[in-house]
Amino acid sequence: MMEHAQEALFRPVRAGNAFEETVERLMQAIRLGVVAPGERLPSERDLATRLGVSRVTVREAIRSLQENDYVESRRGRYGGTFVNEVIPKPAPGKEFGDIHDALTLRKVLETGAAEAAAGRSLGPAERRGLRARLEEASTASVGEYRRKDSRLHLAIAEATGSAALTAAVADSRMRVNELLDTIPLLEPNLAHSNAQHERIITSILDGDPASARQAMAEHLDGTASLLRGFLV
Amino acid sequence: MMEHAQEALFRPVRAGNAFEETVERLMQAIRLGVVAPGERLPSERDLATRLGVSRVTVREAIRSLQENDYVESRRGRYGGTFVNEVIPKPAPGKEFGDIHDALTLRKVLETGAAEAAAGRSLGPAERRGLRARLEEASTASVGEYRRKDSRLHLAIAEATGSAALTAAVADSRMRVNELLDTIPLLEPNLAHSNAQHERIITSILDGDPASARQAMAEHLDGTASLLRGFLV
DNA sequence: CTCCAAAGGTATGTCAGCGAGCCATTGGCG
DNA sequence: CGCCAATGGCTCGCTGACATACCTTTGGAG
Repeated sequence: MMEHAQEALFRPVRAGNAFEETVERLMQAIRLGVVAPGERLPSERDLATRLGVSRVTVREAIRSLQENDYVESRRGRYGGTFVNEVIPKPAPGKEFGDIHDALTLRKVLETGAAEAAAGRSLGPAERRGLRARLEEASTASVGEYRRKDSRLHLAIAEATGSAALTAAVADSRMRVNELLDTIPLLEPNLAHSNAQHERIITSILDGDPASARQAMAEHLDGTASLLRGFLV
Repeated sequence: MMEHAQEALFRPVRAGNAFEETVERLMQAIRLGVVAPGERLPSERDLATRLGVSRVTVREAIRSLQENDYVESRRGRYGGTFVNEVIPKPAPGKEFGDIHDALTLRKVLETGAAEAAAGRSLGPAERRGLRARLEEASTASVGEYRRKDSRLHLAIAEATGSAALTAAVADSRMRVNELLDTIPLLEPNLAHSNAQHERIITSILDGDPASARQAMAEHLDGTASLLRGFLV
């Protein structure tokens, strides 16, 4: 009993070395669609400052992304590092240590975010942003769906106004996406998913927290049972 | 809009250097009551392994705790590093950058945890553990209340069976406790708090998720408005 | 057409943190 | 009574990461 709490508190202070964590972050930005294909990453110097890491480390991380064709770099003014169109799947050799863990945290965070977002008075810019992400997700092709979907869910987290919550959702989503990437994405699921998104966003924009939570819960339960089914 | 998501993703990869983060973790274990006064911390070698940090770094962290009278070390077999009774308050020079942020995340995590815990079928050991923590909190003196309170809330998180959620709750609590430490702890609040704890635990043990969430939400709203009141 | 700002590319000296090993102390076990 | 296992205490060389500085490329502004 006591021991479990100690496990949580005495977990490793570092998830990996600076290089690995930097790669992880850049991957997140790309996989979650925060920087879309064709768009430019912040400059190396900028990234180094923001990530609290030396430029050398940022460059090593970017190099590793280049070698896997995630990005391309161009020199000169108005150059930079650009996200490629085709995103190769990483090797699937994943260990599904604790699906329950990942799904539990996701449900808590995202239903909570939906409720909190609905309970806030959103500005016009935020409302427009949410509708835009919804539209993007609903018109996305199968290939770009996961990315657009993540952008929408991230936008909901952002709408809570809590940076820490947004960061937590991003991490959680990354973890669950790694699992989702190993199972097929089917058209019917996609249509169903879009309908649910519609309900969630409507509830949030209407300022109905209970309904937003409920809609998000149903949405997440869908993919959760899909996952559990495929990964028995 | 897009920029806010980038802020979350391109946040610093390291919260501080290894030494600082190690101190932070050990402080958490003590302040949250995971290792109670008089009890022994894991051995330096053990901590180094678990925290993923060199023994040298662990020792530096422990030394810094010794200098502030948080712990004492004894050599020899059956020696170790022991938590002191009196816990000096740290200097209060805190910057309340974003109370909203901390409180939003806490509410999401802890109401979610209460609901998830109530939705699970708990083993006898877990049920006993929850009752024990409840009892400890309800009989705690003012001096030890915050610690016992945190232990109870952590136990609820543990009861979800999600390590990631437990870790997230621990971090969030630490953040909020830093704020709470700057305002007085009054007897009436304490009694009220105990009554709410009772409701929360009862709901969880009865397997009533909606009620557990509701009770936890009310409980948290209490301290939240208290905080907002004091820190206007 | 020239200049230059802003981006990626490169090199170097410094230091925190690590690994590994050894020492010193202590109290129970044989 | 002596041994010895487990703990804290200490040292030293190695490596990853950093800060800083400079070089190269590029395309728009003047």
